[in-house]
Amino acid sequence: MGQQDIEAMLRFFKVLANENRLKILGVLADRECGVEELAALLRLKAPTVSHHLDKLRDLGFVDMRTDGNDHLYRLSVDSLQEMSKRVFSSFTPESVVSLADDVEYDAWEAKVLGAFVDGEQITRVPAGYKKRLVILKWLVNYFEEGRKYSEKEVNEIIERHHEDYCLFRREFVMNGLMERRDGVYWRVEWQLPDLA
Amino acid sequence: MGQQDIEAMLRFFKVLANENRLKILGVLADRECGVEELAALLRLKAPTVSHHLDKLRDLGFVDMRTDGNDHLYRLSVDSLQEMSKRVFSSFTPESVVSLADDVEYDAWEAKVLGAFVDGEQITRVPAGYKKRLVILKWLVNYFEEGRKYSEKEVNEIIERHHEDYCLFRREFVMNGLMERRDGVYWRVEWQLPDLA
DNA sequence: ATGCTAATTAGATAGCTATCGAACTAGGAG
DNA sequence: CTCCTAGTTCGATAGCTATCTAATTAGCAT
Repeated sequence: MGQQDIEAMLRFFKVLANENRLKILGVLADRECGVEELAALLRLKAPTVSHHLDKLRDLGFVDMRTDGNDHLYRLSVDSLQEMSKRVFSSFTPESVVSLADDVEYDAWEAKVLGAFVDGEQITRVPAGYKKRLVILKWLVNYFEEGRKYSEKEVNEIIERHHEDYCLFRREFVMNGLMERRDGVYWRVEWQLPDLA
Repeated sequence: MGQQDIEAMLRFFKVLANENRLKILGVLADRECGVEELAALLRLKAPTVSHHLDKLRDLGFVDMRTDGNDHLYRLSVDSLQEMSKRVFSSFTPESVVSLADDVEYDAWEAKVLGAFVDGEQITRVPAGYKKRLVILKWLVNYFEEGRKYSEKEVNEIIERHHEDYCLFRREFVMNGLMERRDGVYWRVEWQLPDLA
């Protein structure tokens, strides 16, 4: 899956993303043809057609048999159908996700942190919701999971990273990264909020 | 079908024949994203991503909702599946033929005739089987269907177009364009020989 | 062998497309 | 109202791909 998946899919689409190659498939679906014949039908020169046939043959979409001087090409319906089926069955929601297997999902958060955090210090507070959440998730890591903190302790820890402990304490609770009862705070396992 | 068919298919494949666009689909299948976020994940600049999203949106593969300043994109699974299904179902042998709907199937024969026939005269006899057949099919049209010809008449008609009437008379019979019994010749409805 | 025909390979060019920086637009936030 | 942020649009550039001509290979027929 993943890396290999996307490469195969990419080759598949690239080969089919050309008008003349599609036409060649169309002609060959009807009858076996030589290169010059195809060239005449598509009003191209032989080398061009040869080049296209190369690509089609690489993926196994066409077969070739040699008859005297002629190289007679024909459509390989099986390969075409088999491969298309495989590709298109990868278009279920779950499989599409795997197209992004090799993207580093941290890159975004890293960039945001780089922009708003310097070492241990929060230098600026991002305006946008998504970015602020990144900062909060970074900051909340300075609290142990499962442990209870008094409000004074919370303020103290936050203040090591940004002077406005009130803001962040409030944001923690509002965004569901911490809970509070009777003046006691604790970390909460965060999960994506439902955006309805 | 045909002309319209191939254009739709082409647009479909062209949009999907790009690594970064596939990755975008992959990411969006997992979560809603803004442009800058995608840019960071794919290590591209925002304008590039915007450009890709344009193309994906043209085909309806992604939806956009605007939230404050952010444009949040998400995968449109339905469109993707619906469209793939349509394309995929065009890969039956019969449908593939229609990809060549707008190729002029006469082009090849016209070219061969142009190369070996000058006006009414056959100037040269092509060596290859396929080309010779084109000439024969052209020549046989000088004989009426359903009528019987004596060998002398056959020779006479052929000779108006090429001196070697023996050759062509023989070829006619060998290739099944004419039949002969008791010294009488007649045209036969020609059909593609079975190449086993 | 020699020449002819069809196909492929190599090399060059033109056209398209992905990418980027810069300028522009539009929505909040102070 | 002004600034700031996120997105889009514009213009330029670099890289890829389709196409062609010329040169090469392979098979057939003379």
